[in-house]
Amino acid sequence: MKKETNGCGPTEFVCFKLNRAVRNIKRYYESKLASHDITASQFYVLNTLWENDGAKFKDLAKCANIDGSTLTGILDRMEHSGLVERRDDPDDRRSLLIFLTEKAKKEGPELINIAKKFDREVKEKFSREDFEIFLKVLDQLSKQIE
Amino acid sequence: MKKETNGCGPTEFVCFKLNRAVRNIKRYYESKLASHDITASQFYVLNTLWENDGAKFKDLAKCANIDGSTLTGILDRMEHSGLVERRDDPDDRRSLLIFLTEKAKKEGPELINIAKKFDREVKEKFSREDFEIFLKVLDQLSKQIE
DNA sequence: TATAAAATGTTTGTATACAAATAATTTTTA
DNA sequence: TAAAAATTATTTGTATACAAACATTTTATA
Repeated sequence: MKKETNGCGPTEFVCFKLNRAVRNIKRYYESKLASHDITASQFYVLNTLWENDGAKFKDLAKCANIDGSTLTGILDRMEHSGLVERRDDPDDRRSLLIFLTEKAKKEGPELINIAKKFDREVKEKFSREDFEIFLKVLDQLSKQIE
Repeated sequence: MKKETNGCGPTEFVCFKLNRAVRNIKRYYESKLASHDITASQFYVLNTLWENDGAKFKDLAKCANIDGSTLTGILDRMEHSGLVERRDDPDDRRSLLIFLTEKAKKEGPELINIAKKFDREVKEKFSREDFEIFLKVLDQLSKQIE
């Protein structure tokens, strides 16, 4: 592990810095979730459904911030591994409702613990003020680009 | 465009926030580079080579923060579109040296302008203090995980 | 120096990302 | 209300990401 982060490379560009950070963190994140055989994206889907089981496909995609065409594949794999179930929406025949399985409901608390523990580890490395500013800028970047 | 960023979803997790921000920015970034038929990753490779033409494959991967097996594919496509060239390393028969083509050298200044212009746009949205803290945290996150 | 170990880049297989095209359905509108 | 437009999820095609296995070559070591 331990990717080098020397001064070389396009470090002056924000997009590069962001990309580098997110990949490092995601890699670590997924190493922790690997024992439960789920990916980070699958965790986001589960997390969204724990808050709102039976959500519409469209809303799930929006909340989990996953493209529709990407979500189709993720749900295929999650359905295959017995975590979720697609059901027809009785109100709209174009729409799908996504439900958690019992297995997914049971695994929830532990998975959330893993994620929260990691978050605490990350936050501990910084002052509360710095980290709050960091999160504020991050949220702005998610909203304000075009 | 304009992905919604509501309060729904796993917004409490740092990894999710980071992932959301980087994908929004990257999407915007690539829309600007699209007219030049290159991707963000390809831009990082070019940028690294503008600083150090003829770099070793291994060093290029490290500086551009791209996995070796991923870089192989990226270089395949860049070689196919006439941007770079692989040459044997005279000092080590396992190693490769990567060179820019004339075309890639010529396009450099304009591509860098596009990226720098976007960076300025992003920075303008924040106070200098906040953005410096943001970048500081980002760098730490790239270094300190594991 | 012969052999084990390490380094280098590629290949393979799986999992996102996302644009564009598509099929089915619903909503608008003329 | 019939035709046009919009919505929903999927499919297709291309481009990362990355772990694991691999072939080749170099370095270390016994």
